[in-house]
Amino acid sequence: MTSDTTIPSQEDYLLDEQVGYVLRLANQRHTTIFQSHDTSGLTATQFSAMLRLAQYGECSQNQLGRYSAMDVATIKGVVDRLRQKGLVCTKPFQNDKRRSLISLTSKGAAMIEGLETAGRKITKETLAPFNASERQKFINLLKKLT
Amino acid sequence: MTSDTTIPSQEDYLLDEQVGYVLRLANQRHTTIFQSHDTSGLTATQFSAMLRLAQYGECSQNQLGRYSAMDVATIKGVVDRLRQKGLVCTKPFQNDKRRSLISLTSKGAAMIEGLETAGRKITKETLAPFNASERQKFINLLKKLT
DNA sequence: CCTAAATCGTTTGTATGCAAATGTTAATAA
DNA sequence: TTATTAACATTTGCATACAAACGATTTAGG
Repeated sequence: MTSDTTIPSQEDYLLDEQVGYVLRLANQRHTTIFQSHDTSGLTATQFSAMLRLAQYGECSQNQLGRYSAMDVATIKGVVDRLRQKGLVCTKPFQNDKRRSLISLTSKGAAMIEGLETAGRKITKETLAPFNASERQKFINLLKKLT
Repeated sequence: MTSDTTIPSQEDYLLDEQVGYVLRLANQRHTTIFQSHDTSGLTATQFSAMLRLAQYGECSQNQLGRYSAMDVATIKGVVDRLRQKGLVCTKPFQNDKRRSLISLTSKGAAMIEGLETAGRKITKETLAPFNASERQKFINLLKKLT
């Protein structure tokens, strides 16, 4: 015989080498770092929605979800909680009875600059294991994956 | 005066450049790919727990959580659902009344090889935007981040 | 004009994910 | 040996995250 009856797999399957698993770990680490900074009581998801509102201005709820990469059900919960905190408000849209326009309140708008400052620190701390070259390489690869 | 009164930030803060945001997007993409493959009705989280059980053999619930990088509350839910599916079982641990031992059922054990095959495809498809060199570089950077 | 398709917001159901608190049991230190 | 500490499993509460279905409204095609 020229070969064994049991053919071994080309390589062991190691969970720790799988991109999905390691992505999950990286996310966990980032979440921990995020929560250790002062982001005015916002979660990372709420943070994203706030910054998108600041970036794009008032828009519909579903549009904000698309800007922020959130499902319609997810963005609804996020907007509800931001409204409870008094950071965003909603007004009906004249030309379309289906939708309403969401925008930052003055309280929410006043918060943006501080959020950006915190965000810079969070990104910096998250990428701390890298040197400058690795940092840029990593972000570029990550964006290529999206 | 040698400088303006308003000092512009060194750089704009762009959400799309922040590691946390892009990590979230990468995770979303991986989840979508995962769910498009046949993993016998398992979620990615359940998949991880199953493979860890196969790798380490029977262990306590909290230990399995540590192996799989899951909180005690999270691993409880995962184990509960795997038990409902008949893929794992629990037996009391003689020497310690606090813990019970979790192990794969024969049905669960029979599933492992297929899960690994699916897992290989999922990782390959997730990393498809990369060439071979980028692939390895990315995984290494990602692991360095953890 | 009118029907079919698309969009908007909402709701329900399932599954993470983590903080915090609880009760039980085991190990350790005084 | 007793008191403290630690580990285990469970539970509650909150916040994503997404699929699927729903009614209302708008748009587009015939």
